[in-house]
Amino acid sequence: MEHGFEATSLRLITTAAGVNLAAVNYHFGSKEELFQAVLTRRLDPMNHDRMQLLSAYEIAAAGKPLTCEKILAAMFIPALKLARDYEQGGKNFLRLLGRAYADPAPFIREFLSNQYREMIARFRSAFSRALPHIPREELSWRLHFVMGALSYTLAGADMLKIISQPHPEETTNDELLLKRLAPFLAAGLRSPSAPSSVEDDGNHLFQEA
Amino acid sequence: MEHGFEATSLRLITTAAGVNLAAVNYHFGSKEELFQAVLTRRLDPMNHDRMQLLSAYEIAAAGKPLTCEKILAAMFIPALKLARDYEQGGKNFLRLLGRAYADPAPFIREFLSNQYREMIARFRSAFSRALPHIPREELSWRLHFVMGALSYTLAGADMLKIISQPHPEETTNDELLLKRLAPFLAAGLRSPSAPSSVEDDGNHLFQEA
DNA sequence: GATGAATTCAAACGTTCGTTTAAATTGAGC
DNA sequence: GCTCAATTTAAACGAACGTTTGAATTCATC
Repeated sequence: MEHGFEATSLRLITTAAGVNLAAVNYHFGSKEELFQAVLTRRLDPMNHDRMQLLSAYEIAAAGKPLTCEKILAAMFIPALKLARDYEQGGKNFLRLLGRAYADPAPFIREFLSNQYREMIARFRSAFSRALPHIPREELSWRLHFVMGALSYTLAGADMLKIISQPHPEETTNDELLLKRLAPFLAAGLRSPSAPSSVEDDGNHLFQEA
Repeated sequence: MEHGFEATSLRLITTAAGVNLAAVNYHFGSKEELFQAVLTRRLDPMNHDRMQLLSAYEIAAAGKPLTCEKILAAMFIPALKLARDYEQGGKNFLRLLGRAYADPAPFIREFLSNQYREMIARFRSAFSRALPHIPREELSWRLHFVMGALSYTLAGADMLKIISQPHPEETTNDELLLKRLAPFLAAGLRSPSAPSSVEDDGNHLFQEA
């Protein structure tokens, strides 16, 4: 999380863990495989929880489409649960994950793509039922924005130092953070999908550029 | 952009540039100072353009508060202009910038914080006038979300491969991307700020967790 | 064309990297 | 308690890193 994958040495890791340097290659094979194991251990259960929670909501809704807030809750709650798991450094893991999202190393991207494929498909169809008037393609974009905002927000608590005047005590309160993010995203998801329609106050975005 | 700051070697850079390895230390002093120079060269003019465009909009509005879309346009258009500047690898720069946002290296964070401070302050007050009913603190969060979504979106074109079924030709069309992002964010910015009020359909976010 | 500063260059500096090797140690099954 | 596989260990491997050095080269100025 602090240095990124390529700049984090196995010697740093193994001495911090109190084990021998060669243990990594013996047990995991290589640095890359160790990294994948680190991600899988927490990401796999989290995404599993997300899908399970979404299914529970859908069953409780008895066929009616879920609200965007409910679907977002199914995404956020397992992430929050993980962030609260202090015994296993949960918040640090989410930051690590956020950095991995931005890492263009092919083995990382392919790994994440495989890890997320099933979950994304489930949530896409849930949003599709919740927002039947939004075209498929537009919805893909908005799902992209949601995932980006979520991972960015969870990953970059330090970003607040750039954006904001100081918020003394709140910085580490992830629950409050997500309580503010979810309505923000829900409003964006529900916004009318009409890039071609008439304007109301004369601002064609980007048309003067 | 491909490997991150720490994992990109000066030998890679200097051979690609066709110059001697020692040129970096001679002209820039160190690898860190070279990186800051790379960012400053484009980030400084871009943020200057943003503030200038915002001022132009405010003057044209003759005292009336701007719409969120207009303010977002002042943020996005200079970024788009840079992305279109192919002669200087504009889109690659935005991705590099997006990665820098997620990099926790202190010298990078401090540098970005200084580079953005003035611009963020200007846009915060513009949004504050556009959304007088949103509390200051809530607005800080939403501004954080906006910056995160923007940098994430501009940085992570590859992320689409994770989120979406393939979008054959559209992936590189940044203008279309921002045309979809701006309404999404504007809707989120305008959404009512009432985490304490009564609910309409029974979903208290996160309350069952 | 000589002079002196600015720049470029090849080479080497010491350090750290991921991985491998082979010996030492551990631990379960007979 | 011996055996043999599993694991741990210290040491070394070759390669790559950012930086420094001092000589070669370039370039403007006289």
